[in-house]
Amino acid sequence: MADAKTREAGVKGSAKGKSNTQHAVSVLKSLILENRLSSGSNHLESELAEMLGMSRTPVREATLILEAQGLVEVKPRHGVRILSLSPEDMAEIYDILTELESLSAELAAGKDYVEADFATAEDAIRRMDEALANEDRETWAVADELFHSELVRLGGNRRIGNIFRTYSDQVRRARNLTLNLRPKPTKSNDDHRRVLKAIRDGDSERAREIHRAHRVQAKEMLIGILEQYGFHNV
Amino acid sequence: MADAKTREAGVKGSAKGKSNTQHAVSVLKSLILENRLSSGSNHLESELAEMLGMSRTPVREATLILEAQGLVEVKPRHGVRILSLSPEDMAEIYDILTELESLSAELAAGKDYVEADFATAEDAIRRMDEALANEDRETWAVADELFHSELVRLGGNRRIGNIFRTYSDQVRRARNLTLNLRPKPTKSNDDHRRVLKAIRDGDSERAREIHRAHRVQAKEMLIGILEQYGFHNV
DNA sequence: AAATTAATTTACGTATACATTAAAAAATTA
DNA sequence: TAATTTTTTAATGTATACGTAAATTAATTT
Repeated sequence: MADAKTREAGVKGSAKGKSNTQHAVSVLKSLILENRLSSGSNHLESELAEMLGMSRTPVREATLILEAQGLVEVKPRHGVRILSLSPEDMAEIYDILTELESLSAELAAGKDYVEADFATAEDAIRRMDEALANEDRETWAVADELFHSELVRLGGNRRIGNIFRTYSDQVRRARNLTLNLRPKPTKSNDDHRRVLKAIRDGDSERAREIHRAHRVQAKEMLIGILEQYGFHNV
Repeated sequence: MADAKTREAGVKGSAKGKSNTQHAVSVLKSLILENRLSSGSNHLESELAEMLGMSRTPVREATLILEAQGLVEVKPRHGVRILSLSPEDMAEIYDILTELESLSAELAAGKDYVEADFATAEDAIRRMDEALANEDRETWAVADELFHSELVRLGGNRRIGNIFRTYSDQVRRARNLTLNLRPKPTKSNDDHRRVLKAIRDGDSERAREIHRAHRVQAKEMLIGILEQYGFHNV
């Protein structure tokens, strides 16, 4: 059944040198993050294998990787369960990101960066301003995530980068839901500029505190909305 | 070759309901943490499979899980590489643990715990005192890790627990090396007692700061020793 | 002999067959 | 009928076969 042709058919778009396992990881991740595999749902290996046009082996490997990343839970005779996030889960994740991003800001301020190193961060800020003027919240959110990711990169701790990516993925589902319910993020870029200035000034303590406050506010806003609108599981 | 009997033979000791994959994960992890698979070394899937008395399939799955946990790197035609840790890696890990444990202390102080909730932590402190009196650093280290793990548990953020366990595993290799090179950890328990008191008092800020200082000191001590003794890769 | 090309080896990635065992269904008993 | 046991089903866990492609070796050419 799954001969070379079907396998080829299953590999679409950006997949070139990638193994089927890697392909399965990225496709499943997209499906989950876009809520096309709804959280709480269960899926058999064979079902996913057919959906992806490959055998169970690479699908199995993919689910193990996704499980290690905290996106799914593999429950022996009940299939792969897409994990849902409660407001409490979101709070856990935000607390972690708050600490690690603030540390990154602190570390970044302690390094000798030149102006070019801030180009991407500046670009992200510019795109946020632009998107805000255009009332384009989706674009704003993408640029906002880019800024935070730049901050982590400037901090220089690669393991924080890994943790950041893992949890950013998970948070994205909730963020997309609340994006149009939240107040317009006008103050956000003020904070971003102030953090960046503190980093340029080499003021570790200030960079850390500005960003921490920024993050704490974001957390309270998001959790508040999730609870207010009754999103008990995202 | 690998029939039911050989498979049975491969499963020894504490392995009961565990799948071969899980078994492979824990055995490989032990081998790595005990430096019996030295860091930097490469191992073919087939080699590990034979060593563990099972087929390649569960070994492959195990290596993917260990890769997601940051213990090994799977390099297509060169086998599974046991990752080594440089002093810079150790610094990264310590920085993360410092932040997340300090946050845990802060969170724990904000909760309404009763005395019984601190039993394990108190026990860990007692065992550290005892071990110190007996000059038994190995026991001291185990109890110290338990105390830190209790702190994280009291913080109540389960994801921090996962991160803590992942990196504690990695740090253990280095800690074992330096355990007898470091100064006698006499001050450590003072800090532990003060953190616990701050948590009992509900003083989040103090709990956080005491533990942070404790951790920063530990980091500087460990990194200093690694560099002093020329352990460029653990 | 050095460089290039061809042949071979080998480890991996994947599919598939099969064993295992939990869950579901059916049959039996009280 | 409710509870218990037996049978059946089905999904997973594991082994294995095999195609593929990287790496190595051998062969060829210059």
